[in-house]
Amino acid sequence: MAQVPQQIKVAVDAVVFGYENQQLFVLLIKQRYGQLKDRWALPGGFVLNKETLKSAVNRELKEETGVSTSYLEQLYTFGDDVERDPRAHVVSVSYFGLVRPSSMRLRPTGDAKDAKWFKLSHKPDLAFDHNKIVQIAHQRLQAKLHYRPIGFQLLKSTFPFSDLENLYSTILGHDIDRRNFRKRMLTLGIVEETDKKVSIGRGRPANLFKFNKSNYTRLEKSGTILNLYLA
Amino acid sequence: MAQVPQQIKVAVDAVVFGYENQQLFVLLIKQRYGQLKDRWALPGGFVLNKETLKSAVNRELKEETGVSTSYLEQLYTFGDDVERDPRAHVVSVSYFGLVRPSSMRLRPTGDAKDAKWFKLSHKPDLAFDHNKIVQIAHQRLQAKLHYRPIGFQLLKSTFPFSDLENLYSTILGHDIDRRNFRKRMLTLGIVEETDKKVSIGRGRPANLFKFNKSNYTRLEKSGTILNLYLA
DNA sequence: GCCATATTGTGTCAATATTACGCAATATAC
DNA sequence: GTATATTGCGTAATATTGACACAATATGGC
Repeated sequence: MAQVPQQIKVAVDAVVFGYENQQLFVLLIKQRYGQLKDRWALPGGFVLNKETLKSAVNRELKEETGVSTSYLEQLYTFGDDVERDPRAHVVSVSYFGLVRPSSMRLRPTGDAKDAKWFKLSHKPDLAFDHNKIVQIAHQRLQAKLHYRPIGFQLLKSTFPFSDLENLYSTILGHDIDRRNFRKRMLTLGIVEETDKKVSIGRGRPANLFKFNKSNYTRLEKSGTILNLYLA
Repeated sequence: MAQVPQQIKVAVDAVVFGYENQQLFVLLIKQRYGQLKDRWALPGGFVLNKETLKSAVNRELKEETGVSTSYLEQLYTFGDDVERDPRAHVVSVSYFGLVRPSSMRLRPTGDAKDAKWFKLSHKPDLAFDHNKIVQIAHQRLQAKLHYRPIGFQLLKSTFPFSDLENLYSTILGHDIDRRNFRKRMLTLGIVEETDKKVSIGRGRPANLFKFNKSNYTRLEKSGTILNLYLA
């Protein structure tokens, strides 16, 4: 048993991605206090006593940015070089989330002087070890897109197929074959057609599609592993 | 910033798997102290100040069981229902490790009254939320076997091909085609033949093979994702 | 010593999955 | 009404996966 009282503090951080207009965004806050005042960083903070980790993330996100995510999962726990408070060792549990930026109004309060969506490709240099965390989250997002239907969290509930295609090619960073992609999604049955159409500018109007959740759940239960790798 | 001093304690736990003789084992300790005295549990304990998480796991494993793993990665961080110490909220960072049981002598000391390898299929009911953690670790092991060469950590540096086959079919819980499996491993180039042979009991003597690490590293860098799913 | 037995080592073919690719349909912009 | 942009589909070539059987080589038992 520990003889010396433990001085370690537990914090949470969230890497929240948004997507819009063929651009991937990450949600950042500007620090109001501390040595790293005015530096951009991930939303997050210390966990309260008797609070679960996940509710701590949700609370901090709400407080610092006004956002609540539509998807949130644990990413990794960093317990090494984090030195938030010079007097104490900090263990920080990071989370990875998704939300549609346009569905949320940003309201920075508390520790956050500002909150903003940055294009991932143009994000500022971050405080602490947050650059590394963002990078890991980005890799996780890319990997997971291939075998979990998390991309739908970044679109409206119905969408033209081209939106889904663009989301995938933007996040994965390479073109995908439109026809094969559509075939895969429809054959697997995770995307289904609605009877609505939209016409945006020129071109043939697009049918609107939606994520078929019940079908996906069935697949998942049957042990099927999605394979959405496409050339 | 937190007004009330944080009372949360940080612990680590390790799920260490071993393999021998077509059996998968998990390393457990019997608690010496506490309310749950004499219950079997995962090795682990509180993190010391200024200690990294990984070194805390290694230290606890060494102290409680005498084992040092040949593979260790972070698994998941539990921050909810763990109530190790009734006065404090505990966040426990779990790790997942591999080692050959026969390469280690078990030496329980400190918090552990005993340390033992249990067949995973016959493990006792564990203290805390450790049953759940073992289950998650097992799933991770099964999943990761398909796309990372971690199985080799459970075999000697050279081995007959049948050992590798048995390891896979044991851990995955289903038969695999001997010929297709061998073809895949050799074609990918992650396993190579040595010039040694062994003869064990009857039957044609087996060539000894070894993991081709440099080849695997090259594959990994080139972005190739192993696919070892086999019917 | 010889034969029964057990285990290793290898190749082919069919079924399935992936990839590449082009053209017709339908709307808007001018 | 014509040019243009975008959606919606189908097919052939190729690559991968999966099923399957028999020869080779040792030991164990008599």
